[in-house]
Amino acid sequence: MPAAATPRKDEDDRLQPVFRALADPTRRRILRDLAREPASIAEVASRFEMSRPAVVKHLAILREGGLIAVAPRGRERINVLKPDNLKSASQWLSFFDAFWDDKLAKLKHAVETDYARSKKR
Amino acid sequence: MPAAATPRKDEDDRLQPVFRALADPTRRRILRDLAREPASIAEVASRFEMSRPAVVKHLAILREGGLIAVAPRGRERINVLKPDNLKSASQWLSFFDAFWDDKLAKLKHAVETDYARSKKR
DNA sequence: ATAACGTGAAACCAAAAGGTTTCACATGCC
DNA sequence: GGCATGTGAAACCTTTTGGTTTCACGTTAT
Repeated sequence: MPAAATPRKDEDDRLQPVFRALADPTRRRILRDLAREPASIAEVASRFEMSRPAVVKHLAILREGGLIAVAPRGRERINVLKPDNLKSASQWLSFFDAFWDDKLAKLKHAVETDYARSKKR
Repeated sequence: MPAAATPRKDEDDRLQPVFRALADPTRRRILRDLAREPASIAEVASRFEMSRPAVVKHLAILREGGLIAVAPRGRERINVLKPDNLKSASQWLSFFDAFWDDKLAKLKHAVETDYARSKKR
C-alpha cells in the first residue's frame, strides 16, 4: 500500500471555501434539503426560523463554495445542489483513509509505549 | 440503489465540532503533518509563522473535534492524529454520493429545461 | 540550585461570522 | 395600472475567530 500523496497547498486553497461552507449547521441542512429537490430562496428560507436575509447569506456562501448553482425562473431563483466540490472535500478526507486502518494502531501504540520514552534529541 | 438515509439532526450536532475544526487551513495542515508522525506542541508550532499560543489554540479546537489526542511525555505534550471523526465527516459527505452520478444529471436537466416553467403552485 | 525549555493561561485586539431590520426594485397576476 | 410576491442590498449589532504579547509554572539538564 503506497503512501497516499500529501495534499498540496494550492489544492487546499481551492478547498477552503468548500470547508468554510460546510462549517455551519444551517448550511449543511440546506445542502441536505437541496439534495432532495431544488428550491427557491423563499422555499429554503421558509424551513428555518431565521430571517430570509440570513438564509440568503448562507446561500451566498454555499455559492462561493461552488456547492450550489442558481437558476432564475421568472421572479424566483432556484437553488440546485452542485455536488462536485463535495466530492473534492470527500477526496481530501480520503487522504486519511490509510490511517484509519493501517497506521492508526501503530501510532497509538507508539505513543502509548515506546514513543513515550524514546526520541531524545 | 436505495436512497441513502438522510442524516439526522443529532448526528449533525455531533459532527459540528469536526467540521468546525476542518474549516481552518492551519488546522488542516496540522492534521496532515500529524498524519506523518506525532509531534509535540513546540514541534508543530515550529512549522508555522504564527506564534506558539496561536497554534496551541488550533490544537485545542482539533482536540474539541476529537481529531487529535494528546499524550504527555515528560514536559512535552505529544499530539497524535485520531482519525475516527474524520471518518465520520467522510461518511456524512458520502450521503451525497448518490447525487454525484444518479440524480445530478436529472436535477441539472430539470432546472435547465422543464423545471423552469413547471411547478406552479 | 539554577538555568533553560515546554507548556498553560490570561488580557487584549481586529476582523469575520451570523444575525437583524429596513428599503428599493423587478416580476407576475388581477 | 396596481398590488402582492420574490429578491437584492445596505446599515447595523453582537459574538466568535484568529491572532498577539506577557507572565507564571512544572520539568529537565548542568
